[in-house]
Amino acid sequence: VDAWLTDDEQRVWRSFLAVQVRLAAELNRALHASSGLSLADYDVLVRLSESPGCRLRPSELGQLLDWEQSRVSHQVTRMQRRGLVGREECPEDRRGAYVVLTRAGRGALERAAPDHVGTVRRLVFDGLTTDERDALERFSGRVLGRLGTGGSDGADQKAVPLPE
Amino acid sequence: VDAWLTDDEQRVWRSFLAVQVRLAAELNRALHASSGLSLADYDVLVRLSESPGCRLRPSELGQLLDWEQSRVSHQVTRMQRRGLVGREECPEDRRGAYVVLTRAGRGALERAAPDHVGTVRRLVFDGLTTDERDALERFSGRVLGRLGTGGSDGADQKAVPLPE
DNA sequence: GAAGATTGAATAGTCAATCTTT
DNA sequence: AAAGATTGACTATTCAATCTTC
Repeated sequence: VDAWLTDDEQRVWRSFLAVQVRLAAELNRALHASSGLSLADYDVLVRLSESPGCRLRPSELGQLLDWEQSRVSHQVTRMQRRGLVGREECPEDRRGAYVVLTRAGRGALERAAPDHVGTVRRLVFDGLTTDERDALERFSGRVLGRLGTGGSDGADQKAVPLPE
Repeated sequence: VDAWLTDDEQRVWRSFLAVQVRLAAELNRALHASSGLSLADYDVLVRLSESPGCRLRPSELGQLLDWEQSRVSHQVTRMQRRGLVGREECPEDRRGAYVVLTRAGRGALERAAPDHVGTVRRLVFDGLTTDERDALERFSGRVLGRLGTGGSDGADQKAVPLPE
């Protein structure tokens, strides 16, 4: 078997890796500078804001974000300390809990979102043709398909009524 | 201004984010299971193995991997403890240092590489048409271009003479 | 005993000093 | 004082228990 990637494949693979690393770093940097939120904070707030009653079970949150349970739990604890989310008991299943978006959390999201979306636009979508966008979606779909189970759900964006 | 992404853009963006998260998780999981190396370990070993004399200054390594200096330093310390790399003094510039690949480090890389490359093939390149591959490269190039400075260099793969 | 969730210890990564040489 | 590098403290993430309810 050929153990290596072809030169073409390798070139593509390395640029893809570079995009991941740098884009994530820049999005994080920009978001944190303008709002004090990390990308992880932002994603949690978005998911909560999209959910009925602005509340989710930790396990649901974990599935949506592709995070382990303990990561969710630690993250929620830290955000709770800052007043961005709260915990409530679950009436039906007394093992369970709810993570709920607080007023402050919603406020933080609403303040952070426009800038963050702007950054994504500027770095990714502006100057991307429709074809290129479609190609990217096809690529993502293919790889996700091969990654087994889950819904093709991701994490980010369009959360909340919002300014304008 | 429109603060939000269009529905199309949002769909694409979320799949792209999902791919990043899941692909990285799966590559890490598979690599670690088969070799005991993390993706970070692997990338460092690859870069060293590609360098003349199998040695790099920490700052060069940082540039190649898009890592901060302190991250490089901590990572090297941990890998040094495991015998995968060593440190040497730099004759020219006595502020500086070299990180060098050890025999054990090369061995670990050679053992890890075939499986890892196989995973990348299986998850990403198999079943990707040439057009799709080109599209991915164009996309990466565009975004990297907008991310400012650096060479379009990434991180990974094809390191070392290797088995076969 | 399995599911939902949390906790604590260990590993990784970031940020702000620090130290040495230039 | 700036460049190369390291260190220590702090934050984030993972991994292996643990605890409660089903």
